[in-house]
Amino acid sequence: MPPSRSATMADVARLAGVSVATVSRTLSGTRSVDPAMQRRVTEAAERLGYQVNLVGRALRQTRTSTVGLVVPDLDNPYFSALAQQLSRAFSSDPGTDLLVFSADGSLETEARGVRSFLGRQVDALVLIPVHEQRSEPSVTTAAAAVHTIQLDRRVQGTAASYVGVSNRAGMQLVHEHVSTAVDVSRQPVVYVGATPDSSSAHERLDGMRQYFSPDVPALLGDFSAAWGREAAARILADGWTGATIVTAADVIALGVLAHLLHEGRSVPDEFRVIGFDGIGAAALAHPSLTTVRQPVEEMARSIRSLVESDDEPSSRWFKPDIVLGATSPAGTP
Amino acid sequence: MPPSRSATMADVARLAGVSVATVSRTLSGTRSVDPAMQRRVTEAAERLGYQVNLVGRALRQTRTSTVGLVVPDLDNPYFSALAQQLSRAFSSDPGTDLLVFSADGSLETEARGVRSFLGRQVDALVLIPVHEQRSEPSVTTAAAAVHTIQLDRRVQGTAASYVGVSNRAGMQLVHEHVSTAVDVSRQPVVYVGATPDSSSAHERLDGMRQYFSPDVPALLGDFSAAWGREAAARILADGWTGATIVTAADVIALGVLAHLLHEGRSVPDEFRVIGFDGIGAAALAHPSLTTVRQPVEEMARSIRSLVESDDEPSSRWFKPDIVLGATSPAGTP
DNA sequence: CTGTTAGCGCATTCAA
DNA sequence: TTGAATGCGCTAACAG
Repeated sequence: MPPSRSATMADVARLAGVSVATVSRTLSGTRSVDPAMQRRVTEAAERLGYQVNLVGRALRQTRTSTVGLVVPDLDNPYFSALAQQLSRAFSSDPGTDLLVFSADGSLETEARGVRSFLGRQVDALVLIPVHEQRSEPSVTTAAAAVHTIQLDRRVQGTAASYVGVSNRAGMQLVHEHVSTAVDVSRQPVVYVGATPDSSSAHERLDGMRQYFSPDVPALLGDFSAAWGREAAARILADGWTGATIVTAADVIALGVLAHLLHEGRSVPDEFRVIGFDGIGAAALAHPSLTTVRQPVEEMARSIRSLVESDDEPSSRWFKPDIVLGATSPAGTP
Repeated sequence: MPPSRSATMADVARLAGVSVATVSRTLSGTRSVDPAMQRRVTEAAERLGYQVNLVGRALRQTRTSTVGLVVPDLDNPYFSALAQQLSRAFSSDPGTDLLVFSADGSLETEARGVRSFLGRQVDALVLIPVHEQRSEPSVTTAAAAVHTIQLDRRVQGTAASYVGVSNRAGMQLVHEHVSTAVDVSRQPVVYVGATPDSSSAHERLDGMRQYFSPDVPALLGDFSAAWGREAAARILADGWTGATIVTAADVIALGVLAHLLHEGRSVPDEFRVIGFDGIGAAALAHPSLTTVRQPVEEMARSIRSLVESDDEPSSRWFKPDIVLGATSPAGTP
């Protein structure tokens, strides 16, 4: 069980027979200290099992060497991949910790996460907003207090930076691929997307309409495998016997694929399926999933550099690439 | 850009014409305050956009209303599922935030995460230890300072609580299933596991040996789909034409399955595949994966109740159940 | 019910 | 180089 009270600098100072200032200077290495005293301090700290109290430090300084990340949820493998890459990008710098908070799909919880991180004096906040409009208060609050970077999704017109992929460019890649590899008379294009209440859902839908057709058949739901299954069921119920199903996310695509195969439809002979994001599970599917891959690692590094340089808020769009899988093989139209 | 300095209680008190104590009492609702003053304070706080500084509060109080979670990584969907469920379990209590830190598979990073959370004065720490022995210092340090709960994996002989599933019971379920549903002469059992350097890997291997045979063929790697693929490749290279492949985790099983199907082998006719954990992706595979499901939601709730009651450290093992999928249909031996 | 004050643990002035 | 003293923002004692 926890001891009644853990050692403080004053305890270390007393044991070492020096002042707290010397302890502070020794342990944080901010100023040169006499080697002999240094040793005494280090030993005393060791003996007492002293651990810096970051709360005290944070209150005194302005910086906390902490960056907060608020994600909509951690079930979506794309978000957890972003969280993991971001953790990695920051862990190479021994000075900055990345802390993750899940909004659990709720605007209230998201707001709470933002307040929580702001209250903890994070040096910067990375946010994947839940909603394109309704997350605005959270983003604005955050941006007013600390360097804030929106990731993957964004609320427009805020003083926050943005890092993400060009969703339209992604859909353009899909269009090029489909044009050259699919016989769209036998396998017409259907879009299984997400309701445009996040910028990514919005932009991907817009991209579909721009590059394919303004009235491309579209079923809209959420970013989940369950929705993918349901959408596939509807497509079959409508009597389709062949189609090129372009989706807004790999999780949706995997749901679509699972249902089609479960119903005994063949992919890619009857139906073709195309994902978006490039999560690891896309390559594990059988047939493996054709998808638009986001450069997650580069995006994470970009965020780190944004956090470190405190320039004006800025936006950066990365170019995705397409990964051809077996759900839509190339060169067969 | 962030304002030079954000509003403090003193600012609110000045604007409202009251003392800081009244502001504190009003905003934290700890004591009754005259409604009129209450209004003035609330208004002033509103106008200044005041946000509590949790660092100041944490320094003054002993509690922070924060629980830290250190996971080995967030790429493994089982860990991100635990993180998500735990977030959800705590978010229903408006008073406690769950913060997640990824150790990125490294003992050093894990230690840093623990130090970081301890330094931030978390009320409790939940830890999925990276290594069965080598994480001992981190667990011990944590347990000495704060209520610590090991989750899913554990280091033995520490003063920390533990919440997890009975891995042996899981393997017993697998054994029962295989006994009744598989013709093991045509499809002998092979285990594709993980090197026993985490308690879960260890216990699952022991379970296999106990319920199947002490010398069951076993290939050991890590908890990844890449390892599953490699193991499957080795099994085929060894000339196996049929087997019941029991794995230590769904991610491994998905890798195995992907490779087998890629090589044109049929599942479940030639090979059967069984996972462990019960992650969502298991149901999305085609054929769907038979797996041992952990009651993740209950485990998360159990942790929350452990955190809230500060009893002695205790351990709780949950019973898993088996989910029959199409990679090993029931009733066909 | 309200105000004044002390002090949580630390880094950083200012003197010596 | 070292020590003493100050204050970061907040809440809890204590007086009024």
